[in-house]
Amino acid sequence: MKYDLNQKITRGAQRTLSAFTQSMFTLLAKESFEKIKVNELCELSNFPRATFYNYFQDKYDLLNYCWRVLADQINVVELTSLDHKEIPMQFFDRAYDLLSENKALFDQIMAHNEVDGTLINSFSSYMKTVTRDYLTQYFNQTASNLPIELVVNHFSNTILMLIEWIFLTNHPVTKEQGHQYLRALLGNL
Amino acid sequence: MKYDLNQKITRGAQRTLSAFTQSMFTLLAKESFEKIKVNELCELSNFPRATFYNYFQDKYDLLNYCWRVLADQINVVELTSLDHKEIPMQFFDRAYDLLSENKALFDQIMAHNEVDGTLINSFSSYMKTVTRDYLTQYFNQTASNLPIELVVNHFSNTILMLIEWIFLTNHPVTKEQGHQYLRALLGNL
DNA sequence: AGATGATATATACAAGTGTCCAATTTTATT
DNA sequence: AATAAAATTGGACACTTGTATATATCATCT
Repeated sequence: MKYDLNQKITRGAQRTLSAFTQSMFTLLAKESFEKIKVNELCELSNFPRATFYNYFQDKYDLLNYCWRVLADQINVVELTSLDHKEIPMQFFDRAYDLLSENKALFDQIMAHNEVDGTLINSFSSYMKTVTRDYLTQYFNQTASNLPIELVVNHFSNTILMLIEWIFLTNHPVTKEQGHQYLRALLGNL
Repeated sequence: MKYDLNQKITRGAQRTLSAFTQSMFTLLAKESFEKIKVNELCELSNFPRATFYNYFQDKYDLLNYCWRVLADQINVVELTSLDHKEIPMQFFDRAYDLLSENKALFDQIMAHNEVDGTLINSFSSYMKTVTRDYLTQYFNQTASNLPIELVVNHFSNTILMLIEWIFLTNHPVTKEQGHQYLRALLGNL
């Protein structure tokens, strides 16, 4: 990301960021990520190439920003103190809702992109970071004698594996059924 | 992969495949994957660009083939009937040995490539496929009422997460300690 | 309204990518 | 050793990428 998101974002900058983000999602619904050219994104957004490169290193950079925009919805509610055991479930619920709300978009994306391609890898990678950061806040100590990092990784992986199984490989499952699966997979940790 | 690996591989083809594979590993130990150019690979291998493109779509394709060459060592021994519970441990052991034997290589690679970069994603992705294929052979049924696919994914993810934690982020752990961790993480499934 | 700093734009450029093709060399087989 | 199939080669090509720079336009503040 060439543009500094921490500074005050001007109206023009916001317009540009939104335009490119929107264009990326539009194109992803129509063709594979590999085939998308920076020129296409610029034409659809009505901005010259130079502007694109003012904001992003390359299309991967923009893609990452897209996930960020999407996933930002997930952190709206701050959690008050909760039973430790319920934290993963809470996060699963939020991810479930997020993907549900954007189900149409993801369905279209999956129609043009391989499950193990660059695009989904990028999504998984971003979500993994978000999930780990979130869980790390609440897992200061663990009952078992396992390194905390391992436990956090394991919980993140499991939650996301289930989410991706449900929404990206089209295995419709209710939220309650998801809870059952998650509980069974995570066992007594 | 443009070249058909199922046909009889001629001496010349084998020489070419090996040369490019070797060059890729050599360069990965020296610089990041992103910086490696097809021209570099060709110069080091003493083959013209046209030959490279006779075999591979692009450098990502070659990278994938490299993982294949590396991981092929893992499947040497055929398993006889074993206790179901021991299958994941067996696979962990093989992966552990494979990474141990190539520890020097991976250490060098990690010195120039990010843990969450394209390179490691590609490695993870390939290993995940191999692991899933392997486990699927032996997990025809599961004790719990979970979909088999979920269980296989979960086991693969956990084994690989641990392997990567040990070898790619440099947390030295003995094989026996690894077994303990794995047993704790997988619980009673 | 005018000054200032941020953003947008046009254009040019070097470098890398991936494809194609026709000629040549190597290899496997008889 | 002759033959046919397979692999290598060099060169040309269109296209995409990412950078750089100078100028123009916009937004915000006093």
